[in-house]
Amino acid sequence: MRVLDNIIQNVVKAIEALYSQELPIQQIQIQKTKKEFEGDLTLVVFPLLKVTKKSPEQSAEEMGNWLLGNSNILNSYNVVKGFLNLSIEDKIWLDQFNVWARDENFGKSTSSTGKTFMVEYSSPNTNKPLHLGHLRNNFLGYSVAEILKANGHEVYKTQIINDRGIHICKSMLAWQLFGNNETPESSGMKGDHLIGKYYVAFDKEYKKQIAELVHGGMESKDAEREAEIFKDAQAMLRKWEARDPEVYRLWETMNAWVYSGFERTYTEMGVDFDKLYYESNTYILGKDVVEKGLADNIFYKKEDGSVWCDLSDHKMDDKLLLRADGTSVYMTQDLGTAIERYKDYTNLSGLIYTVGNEQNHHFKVLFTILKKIGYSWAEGCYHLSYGMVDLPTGRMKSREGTVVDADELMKSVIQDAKEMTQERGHLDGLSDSVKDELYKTIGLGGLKYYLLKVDPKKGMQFNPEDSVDLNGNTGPFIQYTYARIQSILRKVETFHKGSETDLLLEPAEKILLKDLSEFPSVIEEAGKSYSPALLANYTYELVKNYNSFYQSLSIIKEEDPNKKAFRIAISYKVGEVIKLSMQLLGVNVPERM
RNA sequence: GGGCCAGUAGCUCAGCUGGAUAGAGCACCUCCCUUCUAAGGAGGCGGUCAAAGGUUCGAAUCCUUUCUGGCUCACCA
Repeated sequence: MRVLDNIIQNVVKAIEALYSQELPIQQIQIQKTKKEFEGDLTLVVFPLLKVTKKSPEQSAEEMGNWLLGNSNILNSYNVVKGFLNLSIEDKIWLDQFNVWARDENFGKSTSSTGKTFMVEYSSPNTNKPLHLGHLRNNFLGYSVAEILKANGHEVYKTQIINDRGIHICKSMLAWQLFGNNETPESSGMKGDHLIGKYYVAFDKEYKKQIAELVHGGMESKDAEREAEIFKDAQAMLRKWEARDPEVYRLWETMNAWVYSGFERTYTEMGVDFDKLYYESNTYILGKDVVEKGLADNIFYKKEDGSVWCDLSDHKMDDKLLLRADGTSVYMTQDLGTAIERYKDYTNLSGLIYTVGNEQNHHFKVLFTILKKIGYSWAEGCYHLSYGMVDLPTGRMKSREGTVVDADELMKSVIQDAKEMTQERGHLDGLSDSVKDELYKTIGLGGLKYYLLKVDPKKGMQFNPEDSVDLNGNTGPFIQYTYARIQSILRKVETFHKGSETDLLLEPAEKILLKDLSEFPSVIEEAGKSYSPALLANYTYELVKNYNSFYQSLSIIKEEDPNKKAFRIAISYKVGEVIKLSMQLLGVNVPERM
């Protein structure tokens, strides 16, 4: 962005020289020149009229004239209404390009910020397999972590595994009742899917028992509490909390099945974690904090003995922190867990929770209470809230069996990629294992890109049948362009990464240089706003422009050796930027496809 | 009922702190492979930016109201 800085400084000087006024740089508005107009950067002069006291056209004309005479990077200018369009010398662009070309880490932050972030994502329950919503969560969390690293931060990826509670006992109990000692080995099922099967089995039996009770004349609410199997599950939870050896052993065994299943899913997804927290270890945390808060009069106790936090000064309802019987709730645990994490990592600048937007309120309350207690680091806590993934038929509902399973979805996109690639790919001479890797790259790349290109905050629609889309704003489109570039580079064998600087640039070349110039600030912005979508959309724009360049100009067939060298060099650099950018999204790029 | 978020082309989405004639992709219709990978490119069709007011040189963007949808306000996690 050195070109931009140069212009801004010169605009300040111009105003000083022409109107004897000093203007803060925030008041200077410079944007990319729209395609319909000639120029590279545009100064919007409307905000300057107060200073110039002249018409927009006249002001722009005066500014342009001064800048052209006093800046050594300008080539020409033109004025359209209140817009001053500035053209930068080709040589300046090429000088810039040579700087980027030499920089292996172009786009990333050059130095460490010294800051450390913890990013939490995934955090599944251990009673059923991962689904489409988890995919968005995992891809998002992983990508944000990578983007923060690219911004020079140190990052720890973590998750809290919800491995205890009544819902876990439900699948355990159903397995005891109906399982006949079925195991992942004996059934050939992935552990998490096996457990999920018994969770469903519990629900089925539970409903049956409720129906029977209601049929016998009971109110349905009472029936839900009185059903035998439900009471058994509660009893099992009490045993678990008392560390009953038999229940505990069963719990360990079944969780181990789930973890080995999750492990395979995570590997397939391409995500990983640096540190795991288990709810079975953390659910007791937080009580002492609440007790201390009570002693410090930050919280209060009701007559029944329950402990609450008054949030009326934040216009929220009071929040329960300890039940009358002294047991804790979700909020209590989360308070404890957050504090634990800051104990484990004393230098955290931020703790980012990748959790769906249905928990917006929960996190608002959590952060507020942490601040109330007096933890100043709570300022660095951030809820990376993302919208639900809906099907064309509406929300996924497990009761209606419309949940899209993560493993199955990944399998099916890879299969789709295989069929498409066999139809039109360039796979001569590749071994089967390389081909299989390629199908995975394309299928999963398409899926990840699809889920990440949408602004995280927004809800999105997902049509499993559309996911195989390969044209337009998709992962495979970007991958294809990368593969194309690699094909060119293979043909030329050796090349220089830089370029001569006395070339006359074609419009298509200049557009690419402008795109490249924005890459560092896109990474920065994506980091600040925790938005992989910004990177995805940037890369799409870059790739579109590259394809246009590719189509309209010869590269290795260009006769002028300097032009040829530049076009190869810029192709290489565009390829590098695509690769890095996709890496930050967790998407791989293939050498050929 | 209170709070938060959203509503942009037939569909899926961009549009950053207000700036030029609101952009892509899909779908539909034309063209372009004896030329570096056609999973590509060039073009066409398609809009009252939910509605109404307001703020100003200028509003999809900011403010107010209304309508519609989602989430939430659990002694579930």
